[in-house]
Amino acid sequence: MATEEKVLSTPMKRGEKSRRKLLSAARKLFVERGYHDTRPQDISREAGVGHGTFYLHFADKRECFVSFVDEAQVELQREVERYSHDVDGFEERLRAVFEAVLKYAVANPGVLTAAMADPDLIGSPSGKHIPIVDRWVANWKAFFDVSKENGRIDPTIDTAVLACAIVGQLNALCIFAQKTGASADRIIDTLARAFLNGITPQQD
Amino acid sequence: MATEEKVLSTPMKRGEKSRRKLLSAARKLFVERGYHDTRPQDISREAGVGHGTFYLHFADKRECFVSFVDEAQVELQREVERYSHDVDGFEERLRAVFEAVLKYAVANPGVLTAAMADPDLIGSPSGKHIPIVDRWVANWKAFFDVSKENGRIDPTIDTAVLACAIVGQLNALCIFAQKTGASADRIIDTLARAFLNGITPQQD
Amino acid sequence: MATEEKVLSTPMKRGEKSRRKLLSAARKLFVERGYHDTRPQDISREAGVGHGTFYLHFADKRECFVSFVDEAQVELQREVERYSHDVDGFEERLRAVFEAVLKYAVANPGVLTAAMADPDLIGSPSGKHIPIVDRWVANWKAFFDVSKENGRIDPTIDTAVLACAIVGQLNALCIFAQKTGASADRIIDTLARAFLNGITPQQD
Amino acid sequence: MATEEKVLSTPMKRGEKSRRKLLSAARKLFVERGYHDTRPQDISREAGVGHGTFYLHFADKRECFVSFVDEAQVELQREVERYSHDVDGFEERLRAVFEAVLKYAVANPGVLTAAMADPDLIGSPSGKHIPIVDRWVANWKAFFDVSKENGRIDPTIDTAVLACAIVGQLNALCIFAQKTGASADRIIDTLARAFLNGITPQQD
DNA sequence: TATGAATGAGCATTCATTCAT
DNA sequence: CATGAATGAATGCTCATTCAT
Repeated sequence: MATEEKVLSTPMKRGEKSRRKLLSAARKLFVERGYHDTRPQDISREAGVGHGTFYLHFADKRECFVSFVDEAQVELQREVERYSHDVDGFEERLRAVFEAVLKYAVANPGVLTAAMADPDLIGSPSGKHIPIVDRWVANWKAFFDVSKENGRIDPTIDTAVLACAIVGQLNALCIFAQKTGASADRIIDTLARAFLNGITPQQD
Repeated sequence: MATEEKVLSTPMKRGEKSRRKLLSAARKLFVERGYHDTRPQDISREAGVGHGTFYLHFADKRECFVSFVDEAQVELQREVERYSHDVDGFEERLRAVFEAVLKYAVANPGVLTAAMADPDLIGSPSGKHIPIVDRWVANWKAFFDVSKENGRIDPTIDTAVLACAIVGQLNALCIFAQKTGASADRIIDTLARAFLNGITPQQD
Repeated sequence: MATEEKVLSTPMKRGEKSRRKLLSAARKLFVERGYHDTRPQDISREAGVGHGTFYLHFADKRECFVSFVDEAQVELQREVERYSHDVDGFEERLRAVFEAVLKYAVANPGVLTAAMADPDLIGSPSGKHIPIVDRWVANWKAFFDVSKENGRIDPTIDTAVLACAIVGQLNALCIFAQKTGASADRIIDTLARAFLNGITPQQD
Repeated sequence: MATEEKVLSTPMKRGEKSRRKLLSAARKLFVERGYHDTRPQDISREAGVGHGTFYLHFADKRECFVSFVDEAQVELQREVERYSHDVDGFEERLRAVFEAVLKYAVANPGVLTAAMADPDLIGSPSGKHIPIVDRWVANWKAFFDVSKENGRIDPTIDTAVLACAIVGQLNALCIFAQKTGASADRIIDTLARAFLNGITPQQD
């Protein structure tokens, strides 16, 4: 029977396939041309569906962008968990997260940058921005707070500042990695050392 | 006497005054609403001049934005020089620059953020972006290279990565400072310590 | 029945109807007000479609004008062929073409004139002009060349000059016919006689 | 005395010089770029005067164009009179006028064409057009009427049609001469023969 | 008389969104 | 669910004309 067969071969609702194609096309175009130079029509054409179909799956262009961001967010989170899964120790975990983020950035060029670029007003006080950055900052802060309690972090350090700084760093370095083609490992080395021990020469 | 005063204080060409008003209005609106939500007409109205006057001074909207960025760039540079003018020593200079940037960011909320947000495509590989970020990264790298030669920086550190990271940090922290209202001094303390000595507890 | 009739008489794609309405409106307005005094918006309104629909069918205003010219060209060509279809003899053919052109001009007042008026630069050396005139001149020249070989035209006559002159004449007379309301037949009489035998009195 | 000196050296009002420069610039630009692509500002710049000066001499852009047309008209008239001054006989006079017009057209490329191209609506029934064409047609008609009375023209010929046709021919041939670089003499030969004797072979 | 900065209505064109099919 | 023609408010920009200097 047709329905059953469909369910067996592709266990997704009829429309789900269009949605996937649209999201995939959206990711490609948002990354390549940016939010403002990408029209819903472009996305639909790239996805190979009719223009009207776009609005069957997204209330508007912005919601499509948010979906793209969410997808990237989930993917990155998965990577972070994969890299830091069975890693113990503060420094090792830190390094593992750096690795997850940078390798994801290299493997998905432009995605993180595009996802963090608010289409309307980046980092503006208007509060309209997509809270992906805030979420990440919050995650880092929580991690640092725990580490601070465990004595792994200098108690005079302000963890909120630290969390914010590290997100800024990673964001900048993702662009850097992609632009210069520098190996993720090399970046991670410098970043981890500087972050953990500072940039002044080590005297031991 | 009015005429005399005018001549003495601002011997300004007729058109220069409009340009100032336009740039000032542009700064206000680009910061408040972002590039894409600011129409040349809005800028003109805010400046109190006719719509056509805008195009007497800027070839197009983008050139106006670039002028705004240049202005901010010059102002910030001036602050950095003022703060680090007669400061000796690596750590002191570093701290002075942090101070200059963060205090400028607090005094001019949103300006640096808006100036670094490329209207068309942020950090994209398309190369269309306004190179303010690249310039800053280059400046920092030069500074770190010298410091490295002088033995003030761990020789295994990659200065390009470092320069990029610090710009990312400062950018993020400017937003943070403005959003949370955290005192610049508090941020600088954490930032400088982390940067110089790392975030791990100091054992002396 | 309406549906059936539609299918039978005009099995027209959805968009084709708009295009027809737009072209028809464009013809009316280009003729009445000229290219420069006709806005795409006027054409859309006259056609009873939205402003944006115009750009669904024409890349820009100029392409719309070119389409209008092409349409007129095709119509006129059809008339010329109809009139000269089963006409033999040089003089008879010439007269038939005169008749076709002038009657078309009278039946479609202003169309030929508007179509020959290049919107950007009439007859200029810049080469931007719409080559309808060139095409007509070329057609006439070919006709005269054949007639010359057949001994129907004075061999000392330069057919290129002749072709150009006749197009100029016809163009001017189309305007004349329309403006003065002179009967096409009367014009054709004088024109044919002058062209064939010259304007000097016939002595036989 | 200053005034007297001025009068002696340049017997023209102060402003007359600007006017000349403007008209000369206008002619150049109207011919090169056409009416609609020539801004008053372009004319002023080309003339080397301030933009405001334009409106000191012309009420508006259109009046400037009309002045340009008038100037060309006067020049051409002078040429026609020069060529046909002491010429007797109908055919000789006709030929002389052809010569005057075509040689003027070759010597002043584009001027006649630009002058006859009504900026607003060429040959339209709206009546807005500059009446240079009408004037010429009227002149020709008067000439033909006299010639007809003198028995130099076939009495069955409609002189109004003839006058219109000849203006159309000349206009087209001016463009032709300029575009193909054909010698004026060659054109005149064909034109005069066709006009006087018709294009059919002469049997004598 | 001369200037050129200023004006703002007007233009061609775009694009997020809707809706009849 | 899917389509793509249709929409019209909105945009960036131009340009004939004015007017304070």
